Amino acid sequence: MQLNPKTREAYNLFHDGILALGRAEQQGIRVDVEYIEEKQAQLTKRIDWLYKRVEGTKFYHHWEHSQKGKVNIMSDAQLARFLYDVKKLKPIKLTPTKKGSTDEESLTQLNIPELNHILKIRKLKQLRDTFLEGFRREQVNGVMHPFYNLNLARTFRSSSDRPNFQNIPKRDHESMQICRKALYPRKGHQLLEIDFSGLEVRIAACYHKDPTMLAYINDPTTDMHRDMAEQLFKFKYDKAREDHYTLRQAAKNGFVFPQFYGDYFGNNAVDLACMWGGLPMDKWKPGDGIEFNDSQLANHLIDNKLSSLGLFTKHVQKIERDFWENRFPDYAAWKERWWQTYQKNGYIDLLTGFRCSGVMGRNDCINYPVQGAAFHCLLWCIIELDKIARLESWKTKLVGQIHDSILIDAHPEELEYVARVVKRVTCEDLPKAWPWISVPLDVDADLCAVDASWADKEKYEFK
DNA sequence: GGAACTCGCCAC
DNA sequence: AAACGTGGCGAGTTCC
Repeated sequence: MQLNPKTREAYNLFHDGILALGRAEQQGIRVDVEYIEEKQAQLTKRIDWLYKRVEGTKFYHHWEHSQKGKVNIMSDAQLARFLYDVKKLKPIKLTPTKKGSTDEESLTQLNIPELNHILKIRKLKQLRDTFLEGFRREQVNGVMHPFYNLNLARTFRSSSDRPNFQNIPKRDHESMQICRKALYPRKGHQLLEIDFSGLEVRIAACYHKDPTMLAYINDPTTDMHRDMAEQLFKFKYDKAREDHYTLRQAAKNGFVFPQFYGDYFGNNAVDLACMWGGLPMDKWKPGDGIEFNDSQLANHLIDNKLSSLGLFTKHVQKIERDFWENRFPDYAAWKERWWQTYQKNGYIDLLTGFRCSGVMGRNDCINYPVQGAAFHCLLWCIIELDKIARLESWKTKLVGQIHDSILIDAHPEELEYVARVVKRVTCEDLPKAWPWISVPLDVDADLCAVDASWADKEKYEFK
């Protein structure tokens, strides 16, 4: 992949950035090898048990017969052949190469107990063999040193490998606990994680300057995701209700973000209904779906004339139109303009002085400049913090980075001071250094107790 | 026995 | 008109 910063500033950012990241790599993250080996053994037992439960079934014997004995329960190719050719089941979706898919959604929809066991085995194997084993393999004397690359991502973001520090489970609580319990600060230190709130949305706003979006960003009492949840699911948001918050998350991750990335209502409707609403693919019956308003989501939607995925899809289509035509028309116009500009010039310039060129699609032209520039905000802060930390001989060290967040191995006595400096650098110094940042920036922080693992973190309030 | 490919899944 | 962006990685498979 090309490395093509257009300006001197862009070059310097990466030059200084890779040195700061190199120091974080050198510092590394403590790994509890004993815990990992114990947990891996535990996972192996659970995997074996689930495997045995599948092995004894008619389903398995049928599969074995069709394979002439050689079954590999982890082979998607075998599974697809068995389900869709031998058993003649209808695939709910196809892979990019037009074969029946065996991903989580497809297998869940088929509603066969053995497939649920296979899904669970897949999950546990990934925890054992990708995450825990990755940490174990890469650690040296109980410390692993994930690498950060600035020369791979076509967006001018970073990537990470050996092991990848940027995809450790977080959303699924069980997976998060299993993986992050392996990771520790230095003895007597504590982990402090700081992330920019809504960074990509705010950086996008610096490009398109859509007034409605700017109003959302500038007035913290408003909430774009809440408004979209109300529109998508037809209800009045009550912030005291946990089920309402669930639908807000659904709107955010199943509609708003995918729309920004260039997705469309067809996928959104399926995701919102199946993944986030727990509803079946066809017609909905009372009692279907997640709990909502002391009943079920299906009951609520049926009352609102949305009684099937088909009707819901038409509803989401209307909301998509409204989203771009009425709510964020300036954002929509910017997207179109940006695409036209690329087609005319053959490149896209970022606000941070980088230039993306080569063959790009419509969505690429919108996504690259936002993702890149957002990450550059973080990188600028990392460089600045690294400079200050060395100048002032901090015992506290920067040890990791995940696109819009940093992981700090903090000395307890320096903690409050460090947190103040981080807040100043991110929210004050950065916007001063880069005047194109025309929106306020904000950070959230999480803190772990002294000597506690990364799994046990709590919200940290800045003093 | 390795390269290249597909598929699935984790993060942002 | 078209239809989810960026990565890394493991496992299986096929080809050389």
